[in-house]
Amino acid sequence: MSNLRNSVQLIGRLGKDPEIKVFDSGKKLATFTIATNSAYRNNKGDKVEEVQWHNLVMWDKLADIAAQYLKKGSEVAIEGKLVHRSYETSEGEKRYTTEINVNDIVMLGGK
Amino acid sequence: MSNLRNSVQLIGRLGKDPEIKVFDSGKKLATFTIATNSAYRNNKGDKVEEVQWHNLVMWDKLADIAAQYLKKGSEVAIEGKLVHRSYETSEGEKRYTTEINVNDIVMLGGK
Amino acid sequence: MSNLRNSVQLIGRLGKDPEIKVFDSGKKLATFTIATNSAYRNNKGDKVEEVQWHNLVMWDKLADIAAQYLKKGSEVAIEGKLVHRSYETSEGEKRYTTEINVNDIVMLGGK
Amino acid sequence: MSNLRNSVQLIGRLGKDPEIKVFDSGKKLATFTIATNSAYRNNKGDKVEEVQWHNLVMWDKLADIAAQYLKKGSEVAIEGKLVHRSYETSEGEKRYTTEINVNDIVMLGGK
DNA sequence: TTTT
DNA sequence: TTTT
Repeated sequence: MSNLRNSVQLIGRLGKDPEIKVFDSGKKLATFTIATNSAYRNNKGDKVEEVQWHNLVMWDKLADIAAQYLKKGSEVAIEGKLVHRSYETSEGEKRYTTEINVNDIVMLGGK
Repeated sequence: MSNLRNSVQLIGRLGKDPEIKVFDSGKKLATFTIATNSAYRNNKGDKVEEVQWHNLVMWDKLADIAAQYLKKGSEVAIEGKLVHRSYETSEGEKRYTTEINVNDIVMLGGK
Repeated sequence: MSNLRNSVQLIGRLGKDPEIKVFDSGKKLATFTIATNSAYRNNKGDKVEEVQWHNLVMWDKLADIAAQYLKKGSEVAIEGKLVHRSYETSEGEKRYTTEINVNDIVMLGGK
Repeated sequence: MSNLRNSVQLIGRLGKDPEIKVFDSGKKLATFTIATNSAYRNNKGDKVEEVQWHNLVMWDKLADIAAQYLKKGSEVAIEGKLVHRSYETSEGEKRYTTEINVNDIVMLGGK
C-alpha cells in the first residue's frame, strides 16, 4: 500500500501498442514501454536530447484500461512502484530487469 | 531540469557505506544502494515482506554530502531520475543496469 | 532547494489566462488557477464529480513561459511548493491564502 | 482514486498531538498540523529559515494510526490530496481553508 | 473559472 | 520503440 517508500512518476509516450496476456487464473497483464524525453546543454553548449525507455506493467483493471485506451504514441502520466527482478535466460544465465508496476494512470492530450 | 517527466522518490536505508570516487576532472561520484521495504498479504492471507534494493548515484555536492553524512544503515528520503544504462562485461557481453540519479536527499531520524 | 520536504504535483487545466506583473526590480510574476478534477461514487452509488481550484504562482523564467504558452483551458502538469500566507484586507482584517509556488511545468496535449 | 492529478508529499514534524473525533456513524477523524522547514539565502546572502505549517486530516484506519502512534514532535512523511474548503464563521462570514487529506503515512526516525 |  |  505504501506508495511513499517507493514511488515513480513518469510522463511520456508509448513506443508500441501494449501487449495483453490473460492467465488461466483470469488475471490480466498489460506490458509496454514509454519514452521520457529530456534536453540539456553539454559542456560545449550544444543541446543534447536524451531518451529513456521504461518497462511498465499493469495488472487487472489497469490492464483493461491499457487494452482499451492505450496505443503506440499515446501520451500518459503514470505513478508506480519500482521493481527489480531477476530471471533466467534459456541458456540458464541470470539476468536482471527493472519494471514499473503501475498504480495509477492518466491519459493526456485528450482534446 | 524537468523532474516532472521522470521522478522517483524513495525512503529507505543504506545497505553499505557509500563508495566515493574522485575523477581527474575533479568531479566526485558517490554510489550506494538503499533498501525499500513493503509488506502485503498474499492470497493465503499470510504477511509477506518484500525488499527492493536500488542503485543510487550522487554527483559533486551531493557526493560530498554522501561522503560526510551517510553510512550503512542511515535512513534517507531521496528524489531522483530513473536512468537505464548498458555496458559491456569484460567478456564483451552487453548488460543493462538501472540507477537513480539523485537530485535531492533528506536525512531522516536525526537527533 | 529541497523539494522532498514540501512538494505538490498537479495535472489540470487553467481556468483563465495567466495574469502577468512586472515589478520595478525587473522580477516577473505570473498568477493563475488550475482545476483538478476527480470522480468518486458516494454512499448511494452515484457518481460525484469534484473540482478543486488551486492558486499557482510562477516567477521569472517560468513567468515568461506562462506568458508565452499558457492560456485559458491549457492542460499542464506542475510541481511546486505549498505556501501558506497571510495578508490584511483593506478593512484591516487578517486573511489566509494558500498558493503553489511552481518549480517545474510540462505542457500537455500538444499533438 | 487518481493521486496523479492532485498529490502532495511532505516530510515534517507534528506541532501538537493529533485531535481525534469519533462520529455517530463510527467514522473516525484525526486532525493535526506538521511543520516543513526550508532554508535559503536571501539577496544579502544571509541564511533564512522558513517554516510552513500544514493542516492534515486522516480518516478511519489512518486516524487509528494517528491516535496510536503520532504525537507532538513525531517526524513523518505523508502523501495526500490538496483540498480547499469554505466554511462560515459564527458571525456568518465565509472563510477559506486548505487541508491535506492524507492517503499514506510513514513514521520516520524509528529506532 | 478549466475539461471530459 | 514515442514525441517535439
